[in-house]
Amino acid sequence: MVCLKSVSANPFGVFRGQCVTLLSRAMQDIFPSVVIQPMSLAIPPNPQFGQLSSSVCFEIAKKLHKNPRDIAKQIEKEAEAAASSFTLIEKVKAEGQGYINFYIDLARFSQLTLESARTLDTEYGFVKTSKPERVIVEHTSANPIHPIHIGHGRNSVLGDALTRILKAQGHEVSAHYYVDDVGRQSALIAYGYKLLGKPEPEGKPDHFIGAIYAITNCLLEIRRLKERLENARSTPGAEEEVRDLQRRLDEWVSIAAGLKEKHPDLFNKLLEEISKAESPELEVNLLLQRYEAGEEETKSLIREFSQLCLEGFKQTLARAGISVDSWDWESMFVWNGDVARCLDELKKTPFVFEEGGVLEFDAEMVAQTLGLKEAFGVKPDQEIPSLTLVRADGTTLYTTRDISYSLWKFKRADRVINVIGMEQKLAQLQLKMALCALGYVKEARNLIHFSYNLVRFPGQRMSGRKGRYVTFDEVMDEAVARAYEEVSKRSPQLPNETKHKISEVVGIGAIKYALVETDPQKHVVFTWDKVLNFETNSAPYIQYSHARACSILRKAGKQNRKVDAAVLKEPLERDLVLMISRFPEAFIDAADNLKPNIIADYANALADKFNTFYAALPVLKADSPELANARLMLVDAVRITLRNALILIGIKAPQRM
RNA sequence: GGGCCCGUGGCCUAGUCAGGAUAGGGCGUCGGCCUCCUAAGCCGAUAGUCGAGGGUUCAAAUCCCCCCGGGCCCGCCA
Repeated sequence: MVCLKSVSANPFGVFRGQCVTLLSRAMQDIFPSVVIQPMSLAIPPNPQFGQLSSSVCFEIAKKLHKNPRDIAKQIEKEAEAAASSFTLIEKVKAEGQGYINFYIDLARFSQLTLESARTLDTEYGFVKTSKPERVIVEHTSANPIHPIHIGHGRNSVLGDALTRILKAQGHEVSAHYYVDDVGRQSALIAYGYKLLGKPEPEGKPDHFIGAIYAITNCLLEIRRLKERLENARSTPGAEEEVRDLQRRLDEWVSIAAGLKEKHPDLFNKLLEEISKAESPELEVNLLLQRYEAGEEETKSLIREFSQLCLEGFKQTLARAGISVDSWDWESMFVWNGDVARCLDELKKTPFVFEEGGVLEFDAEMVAQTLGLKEAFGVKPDQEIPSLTLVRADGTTLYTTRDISYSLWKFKRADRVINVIGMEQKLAQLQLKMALCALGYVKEARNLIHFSYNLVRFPGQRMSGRKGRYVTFDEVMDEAVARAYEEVSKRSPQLPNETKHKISEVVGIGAIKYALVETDPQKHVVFTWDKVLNFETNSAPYIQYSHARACSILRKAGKQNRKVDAAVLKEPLERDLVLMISRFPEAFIDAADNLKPNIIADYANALADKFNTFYAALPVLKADSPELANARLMLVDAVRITLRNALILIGIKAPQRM
């Protein structure tokens, strides 16, 4: 007799376990010679087929050359006799073409599920791992050169959800932001910032820095294109090139017009200064070299505006409810010698060579020599391009510095998850090969590139360089404003301060949900419609369901602790109980496979079931006090589960809306 | 040219890794439901050759092959 505990971290898992045990025993008794692994059970398409089912008979039938229905019947007979010793199994049936269907003992199961949710409360669903690890999730890491746009937002939201989910699973997780201050882009903005005489920011600092960046970049781009165009024009037979350059120049000129209109003062000042400049490109390169070399004046220059920009980011992220535990400056790894040491180590390997004054890393050779291709998902005959480690002028490249950074992260973590766009897939692979070359094969295998697709506008991609993006800030402003309208319309009686609080939670929830609900591998086309969705399949819908549950509970007052869940017999109640009971399995799936969208999906499905229940069955005015009590406990379990699911994807659950 | 990702009703999307019963949702459109716990809701209707073709299998949206369409990467950018 399996003992019936009153609380389980994973109620549906208990039922599943009982079914697996029962089925395995039955099979062993009847077909001791047949070995079938693994014994997986599926949720049938319709509750009329029970709550779990096995298609194992089809496999046995094949091996024994028998009819699957006959085998199912045999197993049914054997299992039916043993079922009574499993507390949560009501009956076992052979059905269809040869399925074994398991029917749950709803009365006991409801009791177990609702009791578990109520008792575990804020921990319900968060099934702990047996192997806690130290995990670093690197996310956002937007360059401190322009505001965080909605494309980065997807990164932040996914990274934050992963952080929350893995923490809930019992890992020691830390969210890291890699501040890329060493690249050419930072040098570029340093150039513009200096020309302007290090101005005090007007407005939000990251927006201000972003304007300087966009204008400087644009003006230099135009200047460069004009020079090339002149060259091409004087070259015979380059008509094609001339046309291409002219087209690109036209595009940048129109971008310039837009920037001039938006930031006339900054634009004109920069235009004036850059027109006077002898060789801006050279100056930018010089700034980059000086910064890498740790030259004091350049250091303070770049750190100054980077810091300003980060202040803006911190405001944005704080408003979005996304936290960062560590801000890791890329320059630190250059200045403290880590990058140089790392390069020295790499040079000692046979995988580094010099070509035309630059240092190259032969990732292909590493993969071949150490036999790594299969383990890292590379086809045997696919050649991995080599990676440039050091420029001719002695400065390093992004991926080079990332090698040092990765080693630094692995001193602090067992597993590192990099939330980085999928366009960097090759660079991440080269990085892993470099780690392997240095002897860190285990680390390379524990380095996970959590890739995601871009957020794009209909027809075009966002571009920081061209200043073509919608900022995370403006999306939040818009969503919150929209939410405020809704709240005012629906709950005019609430105090204004409360309305604002609710709008903030709802508007920002809507955005985060829209970014987390889609499979990361698919691109998201940004439309206000999608982000401002307040109907079914949105955060507001789930939040609303939660608020409705809270409302019932509030009106009910103090709950009775002694509840008999056996009185919940309606199909809608059964569906709800089952849905609640499956939250822990959904959680495990999401955590083990790093799929936050499973949680979003789950929450929406539970809200759906709850709203159906809400419309169909009265709680406070149920037919009997016993039934009312049981339904209240059910509603409470819904509330707990919805709230916990939302927390995992970083969305707050308001009690009123 | 090579590699990776995506392709599911008019639009968006789950399911694909671990193949199973009638492919779930949402938006839209059309029609209903507030003297009753919040109508950001509920109920019903509408709409699908799961990109195409082949193969494996008792069984394919799911696995294999080939092709088509879209995106990304193959930089002394990040």
